Amino acid sequence: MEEKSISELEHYIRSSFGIINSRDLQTIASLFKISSLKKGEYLLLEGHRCTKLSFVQSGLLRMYRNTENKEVTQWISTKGSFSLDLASFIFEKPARLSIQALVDTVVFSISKEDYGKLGEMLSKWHELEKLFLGNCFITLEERVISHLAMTAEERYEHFFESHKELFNQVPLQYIASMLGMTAETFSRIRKKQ
Amino acid sequence: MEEKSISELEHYIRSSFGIINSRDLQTIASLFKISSLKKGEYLLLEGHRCTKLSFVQSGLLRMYRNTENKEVTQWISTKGSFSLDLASFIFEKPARLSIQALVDTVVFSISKEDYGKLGEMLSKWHELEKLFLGNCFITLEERVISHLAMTAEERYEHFFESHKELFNQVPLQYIASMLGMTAETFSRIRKKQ
DNA sequence: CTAAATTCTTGATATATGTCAACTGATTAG
DNA sequence: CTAATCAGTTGACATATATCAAGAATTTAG
Repeated sequence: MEEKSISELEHYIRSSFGIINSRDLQTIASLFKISSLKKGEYLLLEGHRCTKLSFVQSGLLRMYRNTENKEVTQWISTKGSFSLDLASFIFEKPARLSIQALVDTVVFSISKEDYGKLGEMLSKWHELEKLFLGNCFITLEERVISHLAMTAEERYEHFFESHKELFNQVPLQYIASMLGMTAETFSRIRKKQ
Repeated sequence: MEEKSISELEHYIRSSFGIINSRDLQTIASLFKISSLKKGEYLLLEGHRCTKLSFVQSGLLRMYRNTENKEVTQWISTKGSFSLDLASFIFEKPARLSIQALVDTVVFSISKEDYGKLGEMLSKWHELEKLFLGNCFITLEERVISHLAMTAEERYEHFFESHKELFNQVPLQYIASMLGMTAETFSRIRKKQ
């Protein structure tokens, strides 16, 4: 059943946190604020606290880490998906992720403070939050398995099936990094397909 | 401040869920039941529902998955740590993990049903549960990064530093699989160190 | 529109890791 | 205790993937 009155943001919230009634959804959505980032600007910088959870309304965000040897792209958030350093957000530690706009990007963000109020405002909130965290966990679990059980080529195919749209939107070197291979290997696999 | 009266199980619960006052800790601990597994027996079989969360009191549990090509060991739970298929437990879907005792093992388990009651019994429970899930998430996030940024040898060293005790307790082939390399590669790296 | 910067591709080559097979040592079952 | 399984090691070799360097293609800035 489509509800015409539901805003885009409310759809995003639903798809990450699960089904919520319209009234609660509006309550949650009202705590978000819209803001924009120019290409290259940072939503979050490594070392700072991640104090908000954001949904991408338009544009692209790249989440990456600087390790000893190299920079690794951990994930790319697209329209409708959320972006934050979850560890930093929950535990209030310095972020290890940087989050940078790959193109001009608009986000809806909720501050940690407002986020914290939701537990008191909505009786079902804790359950929703648990499911949200559970889904984050499962996504990562699948990624770990993909590295234990699959070759670079299989990871490519698997990712391509589920994220075709990304391949003509973002520099491929970042996807290569996310999948744990070099840009050259990525390019060669790509030619084969 | 040591509390002599705290049971082993209560310590385990604390180290996974965080600081809890003694009374609440006792409440939680009272919902766990002890049981034992002979070497080779299963705590959980792939395809079944994971209906309990268990702490290892003694022994070793291997969590593994059967993928298309091969069996991969996802984790090994040792004394004091918990074991379950979190995705199956939370979402009540068929488990993709099997959990098998590597040696005779004793576990404390709480049923999903009793676990669900904790939210009503303890006001702080939701917060504790969130931190628990958050920690699970971080552990996996680190593992993903280790595959994006490290070589097999670096993963070996890194894991060895933090889990020395495992190396003389479990068949090394399982650790090799957990780290995403073959038993032969593991053996060669080991000789070098 | 042009120059500069960035991204992607390609080839040659190096290296890490996997595969297979044989062997040794350790553990287990009867 | 002994045979049988299982775990670990080692060597020879195959393969996947990385590295380096050059060039082509694309995007960006002025």
